[in-house]
Amino acid sequence: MAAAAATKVTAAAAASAVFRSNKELTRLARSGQLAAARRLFDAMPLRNTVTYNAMLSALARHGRIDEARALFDGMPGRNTVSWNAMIAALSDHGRVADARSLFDRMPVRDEFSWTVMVSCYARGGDLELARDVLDRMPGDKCTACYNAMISGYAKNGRFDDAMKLLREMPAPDLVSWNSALAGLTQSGEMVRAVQFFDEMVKDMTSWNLMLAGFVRTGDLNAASSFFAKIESPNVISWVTLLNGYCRAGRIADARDLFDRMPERNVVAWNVMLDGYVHLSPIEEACKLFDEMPIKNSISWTTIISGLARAGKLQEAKDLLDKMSFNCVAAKTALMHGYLQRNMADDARRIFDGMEVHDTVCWNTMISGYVQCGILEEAMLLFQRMPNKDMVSWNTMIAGYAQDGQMHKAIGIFRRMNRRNTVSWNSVISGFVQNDRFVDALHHFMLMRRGTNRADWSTYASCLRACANLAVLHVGRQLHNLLVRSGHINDSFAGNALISTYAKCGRILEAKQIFDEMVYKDIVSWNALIDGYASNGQGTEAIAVFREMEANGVRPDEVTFVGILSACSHAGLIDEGLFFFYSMTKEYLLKPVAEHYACMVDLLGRAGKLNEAFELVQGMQIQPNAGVWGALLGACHMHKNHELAQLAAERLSELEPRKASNYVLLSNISAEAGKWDESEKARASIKEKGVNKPPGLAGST
DNA sequence: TATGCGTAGT
Repeated sequence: MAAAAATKVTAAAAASAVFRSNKELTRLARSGQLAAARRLFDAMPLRNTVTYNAMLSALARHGRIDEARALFDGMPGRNTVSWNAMIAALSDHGRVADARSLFDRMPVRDEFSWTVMVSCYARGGDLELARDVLDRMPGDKCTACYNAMISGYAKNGRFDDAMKLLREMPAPDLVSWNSALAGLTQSGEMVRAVQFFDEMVKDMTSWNLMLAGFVRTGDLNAASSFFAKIESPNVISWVTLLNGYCRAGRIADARDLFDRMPERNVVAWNVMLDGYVHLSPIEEACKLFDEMPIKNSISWTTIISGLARAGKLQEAKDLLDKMSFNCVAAKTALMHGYLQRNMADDARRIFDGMEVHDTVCWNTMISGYVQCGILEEAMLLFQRMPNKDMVSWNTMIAGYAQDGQMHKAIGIFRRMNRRNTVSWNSVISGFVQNDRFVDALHHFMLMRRGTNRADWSTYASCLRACANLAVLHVGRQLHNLLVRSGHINDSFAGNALISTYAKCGRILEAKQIFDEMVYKDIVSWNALIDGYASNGQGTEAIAVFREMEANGVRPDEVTFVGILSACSHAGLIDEGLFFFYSMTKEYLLKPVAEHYACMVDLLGRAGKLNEAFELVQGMQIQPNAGVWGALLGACHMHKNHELAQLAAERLSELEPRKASNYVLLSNISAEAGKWDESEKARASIKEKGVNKPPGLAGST
């Protein structure tokens, strides 16, 4: 009897111990302390299903999706919550097919399961499949499930479907109304939002959604007058407007609002701090940081990254050393600062000194090595990285592609189990950057056979390939696809289309695209000017330039490259000299090598070789291959062997691996009767293992 | 004590 009672007591004590540990485990997981959660989990002598479920969602929250899956597969007793949590985790990371496979295999489905699956498809943009799941849900469908579907419709721009379902569902709640509203406000559809807001059942979230909508569209006047109408704004309302002022660069208004806030939580302080970091001298931000009564890891990360961006790396490091708790994000911010300034070794010391690294930290170090051109180290880290995400893979692909090592880029791309749009874009733009235009278009074709959808970046790269190949019919097909995919109003895509039509000699169509564009930016104007320039229509290019000025768009360095090359192509020497003068004196732009190359070309074509050479000698920056190339071309044209030889020598110093430079030098020497030097130039092609020009490297 | 649908900050 006594023994049985004792066992009962021990069992009850054990159960309550598990209960307490589970609670602590959940708390740790929710406050982002994954390492501590894992230590507790490992140390627990007894675990129940709740323990496993808590650990599973902790892993999922930190993106450790594969570890979560391993835990799920190995756990002793799975209940419906375990299945739901695992499906939600897969859904959060875009692994729609895996989520569906589990959903189909799970023994018992509750309303959570159906909601997760609807939300999974809806967030991935697959609204028909989401609706199919909702329709197949047996019995009375829960409100959350309807809400997930409404949110999906609304966020994907299908407002009419969202409204229809909202009217049809039996018991809409505040979340239903707000889901529909959120779709409108987050798409910038503020006219419809205002109308809908008038009619709907509202709570504070609805008011805040509207406020955020005005802020997002940049209409700060509407936002502040709307804010004035909120009866008792909560902290979120205040912070939303505060953030709006900061985003609009209105730091004084932001500070004024901040000072009027009845209560300031840590988010409010962080928004204000971030405003100072981006809009004021860093000392202002530091002052506010010292005043902050409450700080969290985001505050520390914000100030440290601000200091790092301002180049105050020592101050950032000192501050980091003062931190009493471990913050991976703050350390990553400092690492990033070092890497931006090519101080890879300092960054690496921080990295090596950290006991835990999250995915962002690994990716920062890897992409930093890539940016510093240290690809071997990037690759070593990539190989050591335990939980590579899409960013890690894509960084390595883009890194090798930019370095001209397309075979390695493609090798990594082929090893990926799953790819996203960025993976394809990295490969396609890599081919374009390496002048392998046919390969770029071929991969676009392969991409279209799969499930990843092309975005503006894909189209921009492919259009550049078309422009370079001057394949007008492919350009037109891409134009059609752009219209059908809804990306046609992206200024990026429009700009690429202008260049493509212009490079294919269809300047009228380029002009038409330009005229139809809803959002013209500086790049659009530059593309059109450049288009006229490359078609030899200098006068038209100048006319566009004047129109641009009249529209209050301030020309930039790229504009002047276009306008100067227009002048040089059209032989407009006086105009070219005038624009070069205007650029430096009126617009106070510093000429870069490309501008000098245009000017050398301009003067050179007109036979003013000495003036061109004087310009080169007077350059504030090192002349690059383009400048010497332009001079060489002009010398060749006007048969100035001496100057040609000088230019060719400089050129071969700058581009020692480009065969055409040696061929030119050899020919020039031969023409001048200097046979020895001609022979020497030819010999160096073999000696230096000179590559074929990249244009010939790809497919034929 | 673990899982789903709507609002603020890196």
